[in-house]
Amino acid sequence: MRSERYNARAAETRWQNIWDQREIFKTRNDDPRPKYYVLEMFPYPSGRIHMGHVRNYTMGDVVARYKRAMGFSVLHPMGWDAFGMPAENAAMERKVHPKEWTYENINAMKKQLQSMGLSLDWAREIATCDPAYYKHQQKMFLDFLEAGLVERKQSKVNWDPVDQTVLANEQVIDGRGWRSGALVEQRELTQWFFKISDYSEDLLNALDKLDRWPEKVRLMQKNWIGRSEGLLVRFALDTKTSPNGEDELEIFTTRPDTLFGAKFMAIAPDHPLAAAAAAKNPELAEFIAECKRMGTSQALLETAEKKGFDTGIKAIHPFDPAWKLPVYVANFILMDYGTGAIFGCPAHDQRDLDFVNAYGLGNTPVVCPPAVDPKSFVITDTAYDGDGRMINSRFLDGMTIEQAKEEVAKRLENTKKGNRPVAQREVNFRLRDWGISRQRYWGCPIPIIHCETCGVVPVPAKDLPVQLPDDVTFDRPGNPLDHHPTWKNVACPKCGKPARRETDTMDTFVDSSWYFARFADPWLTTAPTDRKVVDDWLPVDQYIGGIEHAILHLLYSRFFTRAMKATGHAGLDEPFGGLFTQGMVVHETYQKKDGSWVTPAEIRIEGADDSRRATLLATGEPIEIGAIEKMSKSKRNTVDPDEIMTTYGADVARWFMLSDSPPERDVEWTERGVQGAWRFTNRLWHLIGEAIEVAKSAPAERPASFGEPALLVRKAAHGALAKVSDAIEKLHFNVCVAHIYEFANALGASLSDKTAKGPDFAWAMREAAEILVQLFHPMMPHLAEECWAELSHNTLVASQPWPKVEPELLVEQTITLPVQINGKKRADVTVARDAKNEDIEAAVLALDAVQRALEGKRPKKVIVVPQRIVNVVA
RNA sequence: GCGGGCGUGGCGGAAUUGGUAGACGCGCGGGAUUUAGGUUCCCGUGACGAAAGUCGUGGGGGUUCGAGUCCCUCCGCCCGCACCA
Repeated sequence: MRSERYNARAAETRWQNIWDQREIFKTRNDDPRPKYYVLEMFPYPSGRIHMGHVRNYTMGDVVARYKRAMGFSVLHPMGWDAFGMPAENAAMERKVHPKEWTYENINAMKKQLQSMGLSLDWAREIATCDPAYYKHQQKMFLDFLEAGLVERKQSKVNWDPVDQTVLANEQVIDGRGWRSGALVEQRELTQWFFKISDYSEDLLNALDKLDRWPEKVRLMQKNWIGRSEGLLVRFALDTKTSPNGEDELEIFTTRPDTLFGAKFMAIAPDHPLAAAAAAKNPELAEFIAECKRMGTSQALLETAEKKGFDTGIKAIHPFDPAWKLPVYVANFILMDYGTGAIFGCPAHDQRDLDFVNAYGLGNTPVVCPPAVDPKSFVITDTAYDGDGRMINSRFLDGMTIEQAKEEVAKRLENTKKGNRPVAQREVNFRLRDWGISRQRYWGCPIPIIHCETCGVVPVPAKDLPVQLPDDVTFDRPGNPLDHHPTWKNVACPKCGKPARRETDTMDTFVDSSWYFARFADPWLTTAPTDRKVVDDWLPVDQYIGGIEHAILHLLYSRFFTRAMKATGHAGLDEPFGGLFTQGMVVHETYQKKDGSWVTPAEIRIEGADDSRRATLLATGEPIEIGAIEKMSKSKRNTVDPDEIMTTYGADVARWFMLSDSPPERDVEWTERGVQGAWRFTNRLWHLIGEAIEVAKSAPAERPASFGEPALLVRKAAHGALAKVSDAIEKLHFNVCVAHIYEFANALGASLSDKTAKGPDFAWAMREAAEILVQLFHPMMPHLAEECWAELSHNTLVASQPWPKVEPELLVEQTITLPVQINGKKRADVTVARDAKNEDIEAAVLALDAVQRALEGKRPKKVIVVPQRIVNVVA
């Protein structure tokens, strides 16, 4: 038995170097074995990895190492989502060039990832800020443009007047820019859009086929795409009342059945009819201006009252020429959904009800709930949106909602105005086109040239990449590309006259929408992808990352893959076959009396449970132990992966990240938990050492038969093998860890049992030790190599095939069945595995406990579930 | 408001999908080794009870020989979306 401790630090770098030298994680595109593509969401190079990365990449690595052992050709690459704002912020704050800052961060983080011992094919590393990458992105942009999947149009954006840039909705906080704090304005800008809405229906329908995605993510996407079926209805306008003699107003409704409950019409403040009316009415113009000022902040939107302004225009009810409805401009109508206009039926829509209650327009219920008397059915503050029968609706009375919808649609479709029907069926989606223009430097340039004569001209493919200039300054707000003295000046590719480059760059979500495809052949210089290679590797079999990307990144990638298919860059629709969303790493928070936060490293904790007390190491002052929250810089409750790996080793960090909590849930990082993991690595180290001592006397040949102690060891080993394999397949890493503990405990018990054992036991012990090492290898690869070498193998455990279960070892010859009396367990009975039910029943009835319970009476019933349980009903 | 998820010992969590509830880890208690231990090893640890036993998976009800698991209902947490007509 060895007395020394396992020296993780030395061993880990040693094995990492060996893996590296022997290139065992290099993946070949001509490998004939079945493929498996496992991918973790690539990191933004912020400077240092955090515990969330450790968790994410450990899970991916377990899958990669396991699948490799299972005989798959595994693609497990890593790259950098390297464009984005933080690099520009660093440039402004610290006068360092975004490129330099980014590449320094990449180098630092790469070192950290390498010290984790991840089985990555680093030869395929890509960075999205590399012209060798974004060149192809520009090519695809042009191909999409040609295929009609890109569009340039005006759109409302959040504009920060101080930073002079467009902000994403997420970057607007309480109506102010998140950096500048300036009041954000709504501006109309001409921007580039990817026409993701062309795929709304398909993106929605295909969700059903993604059966290896979490239900939650599919639902989130479904809601985001937001399909609704309804009717487009053209209301005639009383031309005497409309500003320029406009004679119709088109609205979208999903409730045509409630048409007879209509009380008003409402249009969006930026509806053309509103603009026309405002031109003749200054008060209305002022109201519209007020609405637009409100438009930016989420918080304001939530609390905003329903406000409207009567334009004086009258609309005519489609079923009654004498019925006139007032047309309001209302602040709650969105221009970019439906037609930007509605008819309001207050009795059955809460918003409309709030509106009429504010403006005294009244309401008429037209759907009566079941078992309610229509005469006494009154709506006051709460709209009724449930089921029922039509009332107060002339020819619809008595119909169900569905029948009424159908009847209204049919009648209006048959009524022509001009040569078009008054109404037509329409499907609407919430999903908007994806605006990708960003007024920023550190992104992929949009390969377009603006020429006064020729208009918008694509950059010819031979001129790609349009490369970012290095000599830029960040000393004034706005886009450095705009300020650059020469970069944007270029000759028009068509007419040769002086023209101007597009200075907007692409949203960084574009970069991450196809990187998984580029990993298939990152060396290709002539095209984004090689069709054969990319179609061989895709889809990603197992994608792993945070739930925060449930919508944007994952939806954009699904769109992009379809667009790549449409332009011949790939041959499939769905990029990710299996998706797993892992939980966060959380940690206790610590706070001084003055409310300031302190880091876990700055304090000392004593006591247990309720009596735990924390004090500041530096001063001894008491520290309040606060809530367990997501690790964040602001709460200072982070733990540095480097420190953990230096103190305990990467294997310990990896093991702890997988233990305890199910991977989809949050895991709490605790010092005690890490120490538990660390203890276990040492226990394994000593356990394998002892097993090797015993195994020394093992015969070379497999013994013909095994005695009881040897058989027990073999059953434990093969049982663990079956359970651990199953748990990895299901990504239940915490269960997997538990089974390995259990197996190790069993081996330990068997080794400390000092009764005399023969060579068959030594042989079984060698087998068990090997299986144990292989089982924990995906989680703790360095320790596994160390132990594998000690088992006097000259091979690497990382290259070993997964051990095979001997199924007969899992089948017991005699089994112990629990015996229940009236559903409560009262005894056990041991019978032969293939015992007949009558024999089992007889054996059970003979048991003392059963006899006692029956008190001499005969049982009402005896239920024997073979291999499972026996229940006696007394 | 709409949609979804969850509720099991002191804590994180297992439970072959209706069949021995509490695997495994942490913590705690006891013992051994140790000059010493925030070391290592062994034993114990759902509650009540001296024991036999009784109770026990958020509360209540139901289906079943049998329910953590299925159904109804109530309560409590968490997450996502939110003026989408």
